[in-house]
Amino acid sequence: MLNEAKPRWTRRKDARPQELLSAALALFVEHGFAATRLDEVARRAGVSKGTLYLYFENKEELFKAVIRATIVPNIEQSEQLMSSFKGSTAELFREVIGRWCEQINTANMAGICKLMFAEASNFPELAQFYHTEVIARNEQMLIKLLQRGVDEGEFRELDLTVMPKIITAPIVMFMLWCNSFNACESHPVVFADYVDSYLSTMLTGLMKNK
Amino acid sequence: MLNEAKPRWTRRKDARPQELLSAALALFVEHGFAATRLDEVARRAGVSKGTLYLYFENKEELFKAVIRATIVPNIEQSEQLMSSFKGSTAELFREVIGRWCEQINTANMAGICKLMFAEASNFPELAQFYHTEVIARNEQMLIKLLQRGVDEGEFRELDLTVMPKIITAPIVMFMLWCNSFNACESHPVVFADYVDSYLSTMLTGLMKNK
Amino acid sequence: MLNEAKPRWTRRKDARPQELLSAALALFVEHGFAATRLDEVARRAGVSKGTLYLYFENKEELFKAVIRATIVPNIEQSEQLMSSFKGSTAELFREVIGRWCEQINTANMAGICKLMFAEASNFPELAQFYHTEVIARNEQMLIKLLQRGVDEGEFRELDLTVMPKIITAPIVMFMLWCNSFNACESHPVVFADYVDSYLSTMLTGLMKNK
Amino acid sequence: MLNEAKPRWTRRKDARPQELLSAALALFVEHGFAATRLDEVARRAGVSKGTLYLYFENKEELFKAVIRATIVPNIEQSEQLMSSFKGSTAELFREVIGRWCEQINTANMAGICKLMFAEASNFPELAQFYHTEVIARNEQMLIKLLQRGVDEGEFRELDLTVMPKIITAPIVMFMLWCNSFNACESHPVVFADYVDSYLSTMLTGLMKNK
DNA sequence: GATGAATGAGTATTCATTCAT
DNA sequence: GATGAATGAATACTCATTCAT
Repeated sequence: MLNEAKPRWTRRKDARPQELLSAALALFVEHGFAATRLDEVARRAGVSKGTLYLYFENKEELFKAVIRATIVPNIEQSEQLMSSFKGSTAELFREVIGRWCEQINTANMAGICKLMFAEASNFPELAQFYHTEVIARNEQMLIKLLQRGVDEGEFRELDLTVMPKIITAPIVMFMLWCNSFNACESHPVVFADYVDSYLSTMLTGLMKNK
Repeated sequence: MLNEAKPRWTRRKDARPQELLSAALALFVEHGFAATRLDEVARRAGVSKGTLYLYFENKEELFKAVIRATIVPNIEQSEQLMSSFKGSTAELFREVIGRWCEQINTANMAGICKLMFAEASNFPELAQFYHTEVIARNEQMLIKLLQRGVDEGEFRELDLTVMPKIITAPIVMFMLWCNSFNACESHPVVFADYVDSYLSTMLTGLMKNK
Repeated sequence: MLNEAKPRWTRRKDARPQELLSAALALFVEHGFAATRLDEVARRAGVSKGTLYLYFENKEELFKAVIRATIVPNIEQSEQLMSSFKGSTAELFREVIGRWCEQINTANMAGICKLMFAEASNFPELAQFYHTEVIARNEQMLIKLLQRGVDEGEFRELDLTVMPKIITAPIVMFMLWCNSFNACESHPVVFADYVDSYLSTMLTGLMKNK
Repeated sequence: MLNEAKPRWTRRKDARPQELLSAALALFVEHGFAATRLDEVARRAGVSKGTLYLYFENKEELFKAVIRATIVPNIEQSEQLMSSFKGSTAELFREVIGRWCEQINTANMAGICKLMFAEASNFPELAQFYHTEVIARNEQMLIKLLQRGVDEGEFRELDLTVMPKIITAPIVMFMLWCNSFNACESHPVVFADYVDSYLSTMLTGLMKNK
């Protein structure tokens, strides 16, 4: 029919913010904050530049929104697991790490993580937000987990002020790795093998020698 | 004679490049590549903007020069240590890590490291350079070290394709930490405690259970 | 009957244009043409931005409509006064000026006046319109008035090509003053005193010395 | 010769600011603050857009600089005349106005004046500056002048709180006129005639009736 | 070598205008 | 009629880079 020509734009009020956030996330992760052009964010989301400003006050607010929208939903899962788990602490540890690894693929956790480390010094306010909402909560959870292992005689005595960071490091590093040097490797790391070795080494290091 | 008075600027022209690199390093670390203004680099080095271009073709070349100049001097030390060390592998491991930690403070290793992770995707060529010259060489050395431990019956059987990354992660993470979230903590980590716990946990995890 | 309930909006559609013009007038006077945002005009009139375009083709047409709508009603009054007045010309002069002063408060004459002077060079077509419909007519009337004074021996010989402007100036200046520098004065002018001094000085200047 | 080709730019550090101010003045007067594009200011001054920002922080600062540079030099002249004049106050009055009229042509006083009235409400800070530096000083001077006339029995009793504005109005109006409606007139006003009638009417209005 | 004035392409942001609902 | 989401041209401002001195 004659009037099949596609309209110049269509009303998408509800879907728009999410589409914009996805586009922005991808580009922020790829290029960093400063090098990401709003032009391109808009183009990737299939809208005009002006439309961005209907939903986000400016580039910085867009950045914050991206971080918030992507992080927050993924925090509580681990906390719930912690409080309900029956079984040995070693098994719980394997379970927590396992869940976490899943999020790397599904939620672009790796991308956000890299982004936050790269831009933290430029956005102190946002760094604080991330630290409070993600890092600190995560460490609290790990402290409880380790304490449980110690209390039940499974783990050695541990310095709980530093152990959460030490334990977490290999996983976080892997996330950063994905967005930085993985492409440089002739034989990229097999994640499953990496996690296996990590778990066995780390648990051996934590557990009481019998 | 009259003109014995010292010239208005004796500026050893040999020192210039190094002063520029130092200023640039500090600013790149603080703000990232894109957000660092050459104006400010020049000002901090006490020269005019134009002078920068006498020494570096453009901003990107300056960035590369910064990375190269800061990295290269710090690699070979560990390699030499490896080949000459007499003693148990555990002791060697402690020694290697100890040396490494010193460099964090002296050579702004932490800053470069953060910079490389943040900008690797924007500078693939440089990421490759860093990977070859630093990461890969370092991993080679760690592989030798671990192999030595395994061969002498000190360490368990290990997957040498992934263990270097796992072992290194807590130290690298600490370097990144310094430039990103450390300021967010009410009680910043005590590095010495961190390294102690790291070494004991990691070595316990590596060593054969007797 | 069921549908007797009053409709959600009875909004006399005839009132709309006037509401829009009022809102626009206020904002144009306050910010000038360029700095007035249609968004704000719409908001102040309590309608959506799109609605503006149902009534006015574009910003420029809106501006023109504002000027026309506000000016036209206020011109003829003085003309009628002129042709019917019995009494001395000095009294007539006082009467004309008095009426004019009333309009300053009632019809935002001051606002329009400032607006016209500020934007005349950007809207030559409109300046022409204003000149023909307001300024020239007003001067014609003043010429008749002055001529009457001269003819009856009340006023001195006068150069009627320039006197209307000279006579009008203090009143027009006052109107501009209200929208520009009045706020800067520690003791704002008392209008009544201003008009008194103006009338006595000006009439003394016009009248034949006996 | 071969290298006669004109350079891409030449160093003009000293002349530049004045050239930029001239270009900006002309355009601000013609189009008002908001409608003046910095692109065009730069083009008219024969420089690039960026050069503007070497000399003025932003558009607003440029505007302020234009006003200051043009006004300030023209204020003191009248003040000096006042304090040194020997002769009747009527003659002094004619002299002051005469000097003022000269500035209209030489210094684009008319342009600035229109500009200030048009933008005063958008730039309260600047309006205050203009009020203090120009308007108030001018009124002070006129108050002294009128007082002198009264004291010496030349002028009638006058309300000195309003007379300066009334006296000034026709001259200021003329300045505004030049930039707004003069082009609309079929027979533009002859300034000399205008001033003659103004002086004789106003002086007659001021002087004591004998 | 060293300078810093000048450049101009590039980018975030605004806002008058359109049009599907 | 009325809406407000979407548009995109326009513009202030930045900053890497050049080059006459």
